[in-house]
Parts: sequence; C-alpha cells; structure tokens
Amino acid sequence: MDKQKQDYTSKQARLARYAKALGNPTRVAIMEFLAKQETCFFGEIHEQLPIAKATASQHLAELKDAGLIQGEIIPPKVKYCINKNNWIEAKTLFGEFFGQCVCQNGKCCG
Amino acid sequence: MDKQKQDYTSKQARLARYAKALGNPTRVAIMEFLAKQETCFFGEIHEQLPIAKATASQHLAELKDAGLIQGEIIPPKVKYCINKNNWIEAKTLFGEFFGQCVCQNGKCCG
DNA sequence: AATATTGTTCGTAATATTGCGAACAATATT
DNA sequence: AATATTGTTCGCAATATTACGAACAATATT
Repeated sequence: MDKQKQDYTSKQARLARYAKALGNPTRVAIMEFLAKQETCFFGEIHEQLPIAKATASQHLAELKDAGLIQGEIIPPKVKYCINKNNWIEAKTLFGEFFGQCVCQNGKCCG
Repeated sequence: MDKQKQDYTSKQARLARYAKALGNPTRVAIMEFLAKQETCFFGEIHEQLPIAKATASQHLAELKDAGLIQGEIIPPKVKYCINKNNWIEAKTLFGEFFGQCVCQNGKCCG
C-alpha cells in the first residue's frame, strides 16, 4: 500500500522556526534580557554576554530573522526590542504545543 | 570536557536544549504525533514522515538525547513515547519564558 | 537453517552553525 | 579634516546538522 507521507503544517513549521531561534543559550539570554526592558541598545546587550561583539551581532541578526526581535537604528546606536506580535504568536504556538499531550491526563505510555 | 563559560543560568541552558530539539519541523511533527497517543512504534511514526527511516531514527535519537521522549525495545519493534517528567519541565520552562515580557503589559518598545 | 521483519548504525556528502579578529560604514565630536 | 564611538559585515576555521542508502543486529517465522 502507498505510504501516506504528510507534509508539515504551517504551525509546525513556524513553531520549529521559533524553537530553532531559541535553541541556543546565548539567544535565550538575549531574549530574557530584552523581555525585561522596554528597549535597549546593542552595547547593553553585549555587556551581558561572554562573547565577542561580532558574535553577539550575529545572534541578534538570527533572532531578528526569526521575527522574535526588531532593531531600530538611532545613530550611532542600534536599539533592539521584542517583536510583540511574533512574541505573542510564539507564546500561543508553544502553549498549544505543550497543551496537547495525553500524558498530562495520566495516560502516558507504559 | 569542553568547558563553556557559565554565564548562562541552568534554566536558560535547559530551555535552549529543549528548544533546539524542537527546532526542526520533522521533530515537531514527531512530538505532536506522539503527544496524541499513549504509545507508538517506530514504523507508525516513520509512516507519517516524508523522510528515510535512517533519518527518522536519527531524529528520534535526538529527541531522546534531549530527554523529550523515551524508547523501549519490544522485539522486534521499538516503542516510543513522551517522557512525561521532562515534557512537564519543558512546558514549565517555556511557560515562564513567555510569561516574562513587559510587552504584554503594552509597554513594548516603540 | 534459511528468510522476513524491524530499526539502528555506518559511511558519506552537502549545508548550517558558531565563533573570532579585522575591516568597514555611519555618525558624532574635537 | 581628523578622530572616536557604535555595530555590522567579511573572511576564515571548526564543528554540528540533516540526509540518504547500505550494512548490520536482533528476533520471529517458515
């Protein structure tokens, strides 16, 4: 018989995209730092991190690509902040994801 | 051992570890499939996926390494299921993470 | 014993990630 | 104009990820 090989849903793809962006402790630390403030500049973020500024800049670019943050140039500085809409989308996607396990009804395997 | 600078908290490291495991649509699909049932065998999982069985096996190994699932050999099959305790830990970590943004009080940047 | 079934592991290749220092661009200050 | 400040981009290296088919191991069935 033909195997029914499904594609991935849009939600699965978006969840994976956000998860991938959060799949590094430096980026988690950046997100938590940003989440605590209304805004902050690159320099303040870099100060918290044990990595070179080039690397910090790369991580910020990845978070931005994933849509979790946004940056604004305020010469000669760059202000970063959480992307509110996507933060809420990610929160919702992860909430739905973690809400769906039968194991939470005590019906886990075994 | 490769000694990393311990500038990140244990929670950040664990969140990143779980996020990394979920940072791929195939693995998200596997988790959602497993979450819906009490148990299931490798073959049933593989049937849902558009990838070779060797690749599916690798993804399952990664989810197992991350602690999100567990496997049990029931010859000649292998039964996989959600790791309940770690699922709950991950759910809690992501819940705390997404609960901490000031942007949710309308105090977002810009 | 021979064969079929079920998954894992091996070997390999292509691409992505992570990291650094150096060079660079843009603006501000002297 | 020259210099300082702020971050990004470039160039490079090391490692990790993703994928596949083939080979393999373990058990079940003939």
